Parts: sequence; C-alpha cells; structure tokens
Amino acid sequence: MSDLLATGLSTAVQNKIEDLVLQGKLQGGDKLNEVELAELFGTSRGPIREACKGLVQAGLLTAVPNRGVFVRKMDVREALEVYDIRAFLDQLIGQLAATHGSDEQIQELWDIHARLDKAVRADDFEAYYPENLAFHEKLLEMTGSRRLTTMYLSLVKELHLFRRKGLIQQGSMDVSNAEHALILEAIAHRDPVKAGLAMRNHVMTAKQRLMTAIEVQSVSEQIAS
Amino acid sequence: MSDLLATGLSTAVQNKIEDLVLQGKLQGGDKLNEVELAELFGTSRGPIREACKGLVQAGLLTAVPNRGVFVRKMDVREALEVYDIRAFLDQLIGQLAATHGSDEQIQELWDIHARLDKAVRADDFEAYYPENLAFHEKLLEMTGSRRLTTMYLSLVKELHLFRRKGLIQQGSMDVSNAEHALILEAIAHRDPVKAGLAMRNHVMTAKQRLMTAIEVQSVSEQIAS
DNA sequence: AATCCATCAATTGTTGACAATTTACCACAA
DNA sequence: TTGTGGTAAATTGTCAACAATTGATGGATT
Repeated sequence: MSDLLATGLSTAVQNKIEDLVLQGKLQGGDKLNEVELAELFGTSRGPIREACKGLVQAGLLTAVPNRGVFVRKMDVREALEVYDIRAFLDQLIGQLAATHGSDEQIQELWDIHARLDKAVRADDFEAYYPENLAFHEKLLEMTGSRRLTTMYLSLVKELHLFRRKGLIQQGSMDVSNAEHALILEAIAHRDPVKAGLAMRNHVMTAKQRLMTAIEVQSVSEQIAS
Repeated sequence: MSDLLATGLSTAVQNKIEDLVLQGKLQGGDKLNEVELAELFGTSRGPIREACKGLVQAGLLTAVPNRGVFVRKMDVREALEVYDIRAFLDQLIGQLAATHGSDEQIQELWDIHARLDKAVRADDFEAYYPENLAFHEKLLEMTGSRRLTTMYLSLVKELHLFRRKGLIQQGSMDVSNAEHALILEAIAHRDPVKAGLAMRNHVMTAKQRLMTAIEVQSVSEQIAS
C-alpha cells in the first residue's frame, strides 16, 4: 500500500478497489465480497466497508441494503449524458486555461503536442495515450481551479465504467491531435471563447465516434442473432 | 431515522450529519468526535465512520489521519471558484431545460413564478426561499440528466459551507425574480441559447452580490480593528 | 516564569465476534 | 419436470474490545 501513512488504510484500499474497477478487472454489475477483499488486502472488513462507502459516493459502486455493493452498471444513455456534461466542462476548462494559463504552461503544452505529433506519425497508440492524458491534465492545471479538476476527473473515471468489449477506439489519433492544435492555438492567442469551443468540439467528436461505434456494434449483434 | 430500511443505518447517519453541517450547527473547522456522534445517534462507531467517509468523499468533511474528521473550511477563493463552475452548469441546465422540458413542466414553472412574484410583492422572504428552491429543482428535473442533477446539488451543498455570520442576503428578491422571468420566457420560446445565458447571468449576479457583501464585511472589520 | 519530559487520559484505527438477513441447497409434493 | 418449503450456509450489518496514536496534565529543571 503506497499511501498508507499519508491517508490511512481505508483510503489505500479504496484506491486499490478503484483501480480494479477502472482497469475492468471488476466489471459492471459484479458483486464485491467483503471477506474476499479483506483477505486479498490483508485487513479486516471494517476498512473495506469504509472504502466501499467512499466509492459509492464517488459513483463507481452502487449499494443495495443487506445485499452488498456492486460495480455500477452504466448504460448507453447515461454514458452519453455524462459525455454532454464533460463536453461542457471542457469548454469551461478551455476558457479558464486561455485566461489563467502561464506562458510556461503554454510552452509545455506545445512540447506535449510535439510528442503527440511524433506518436501520430509513427502510428504508435501506446505512446499517444499517456501524452494525451498529460495534455488534458496540463490544461486542468492551467485552470487554477482545484474543484473543477476533481469534478472533471471524477467524470472521466465514471466514463471508464462504459468500457465495453470491442469498443476500444484507438484510431483517429490524427484527427484528435489536429483538434489539439486548434485548442493550443486559441490558448496561445489568449482567446478564451475560441479555446472553449475548440475544447467542446474535441469532446463532441469523441462522443460522436463512440455513438457510431455503438451503432456498429449494435447492428453486428443484430446480424449475429 | 427516516430512511433506515431503505438505505441502511450508515446512510441515515450520513444524512443526519450532513444536515448538521448544512444547517451550520457544525461550522467550518469543527472537529467531529466519533463517540459523541455515536451516542447521539444511538449506534456504535462503525456506522459513524462509514458515514464520515462518505461525507469526506462528498467534500463536506476533511479527514486527517490519526486525528479525525473536520468540517471543511471554505475560503473566499474556493467559494468564488465554485460559483464559476455553478454558473457554467446553470447555463447547461438552462439549455437542456429549454430543449427537453415538457409543456406541462413549463406550466409548472409559471405557477412557481407566480407564487414567487406574490412573495416579492409581500416582501416575504420566508415564502420566497422554498419556492425559489422549487423553481431551480424543477429546472433540474427538466434537464432529464440525473448525473447533472446530482453534480449540481453537490455544488450547492458545498456552497453552504461558506455561510459566514452576517452574510445572509435576503434582499434583492425582486431582481432575482425578474431574472427568473427572463429564464422562463426563453424556455417557453424553446430558445436554449438564450435560456442558458439567462441562467448563467442569474448566478453571476448572485456571485456579484456575494462579492460586494464580502467586500463590505471586510471593510467594516478593518474599521473595527 | 518558561521549557522540557514523563505519564496518563482521550481519541482514532483495527479487529474479531455476534446478530440479522439473504442466498443456496435439497427433500418433497403436485 | 416443476414448484414449494424448510433448513443450513454464506454474507452483510452492527457492536464491543483491543491496539496505536495523539493530546493533556503536571512536575522537574534551567
């Protein structure tokens, strides 16, 4: 347990369980057994229950009285709902980043963008993925709003619940990074409105990709039946 | 305990403690004693700890390892930060309400607005306050987005942490309800953009009122010293 | 008087045990 | 075969006791 002393045992356990959910090792609808988890982490049930309570509040688990806690099931409708909110928050993030970001931070964005571009040309998704995360985390940092950051990250985590089999979309890196360029230019020009719209557009196209992917999957399932 | 069977003991306790915080009976920085709360609610410390874990995750309490949990202290900077996010979310709420709200719901908004207007003319804040809540809750309902609703309510709860002594602003009911009228008209005309901007403006003026109130308080404190 | 240090009380962290409820299993009857 | 009831196992909910840490008290020393 990494942060045992820093935040206590129950929080460490909470992060561990969260990882299990986010990595998909615990999938939507799965039941969490308290004694199983307890002996897995080498603790008693007390801290496990506290950890679960936190994850329920975070929206990653759902609790049913006298029956236990389950990994939250997210259907298509909810996922799109969350995407809409996320798109809107991203717009705000773009605006704030363009307003409050320092010149150094903007330079760091350019650096990340260069590495992203390199990954695109090499068609290397493994390299693209972490840099893409870094790009968006840097933008969050530039907003200067701690509350906005936690709220946004919470939404992103929730969206991980919607990772269905066969819906991993690792194409369209080129389009994605072209959008990054538009965002970056707007921020560099200190144009909050433009930056916000570019951010919003960036998420909405991702949502569109997801929707068509779902459509394709749904159709192919229909053919199979 | 009202919802004991529905959601379990720890959740009931969590709501009780949340009420204590929201009503200001527990103020920012106050320490929560587990045994005290346990005998207050007639339970053992287990459910108390679980409840606190949930409230920490919700952002109403902060936990310090080996020292306990405290009511979260929110400074001016954080409060304004939250106001900005809330204003933005309200814009989204306005857009969605104008798009997805039913004609019946719009009629209910008119009804609430009429009662608000009556309270304004009678200068009756006690009557205005609950109807104002109802107005905004109806708008939330009209969005059709459960996630947006919980997220928004969570922010509103957080803002309660910033209730300082002498900052209760119960004036400006007339301006506030005039803004309600603008929102309502835009929604009735099914104009999402206009409705969103009216909502955003509604919160921003509230933020402005808060800022000037803080300024006044700060100045008067300086005089007193 | 101020500072340090030892000791003890108070509080949090964790655990194992017990109660209550749900789930699984199996015999039995229709 | 299907459905039903009942009993036992498994699991969650709650509690009280113990361990570990922190905070307070009071005297000794400078």
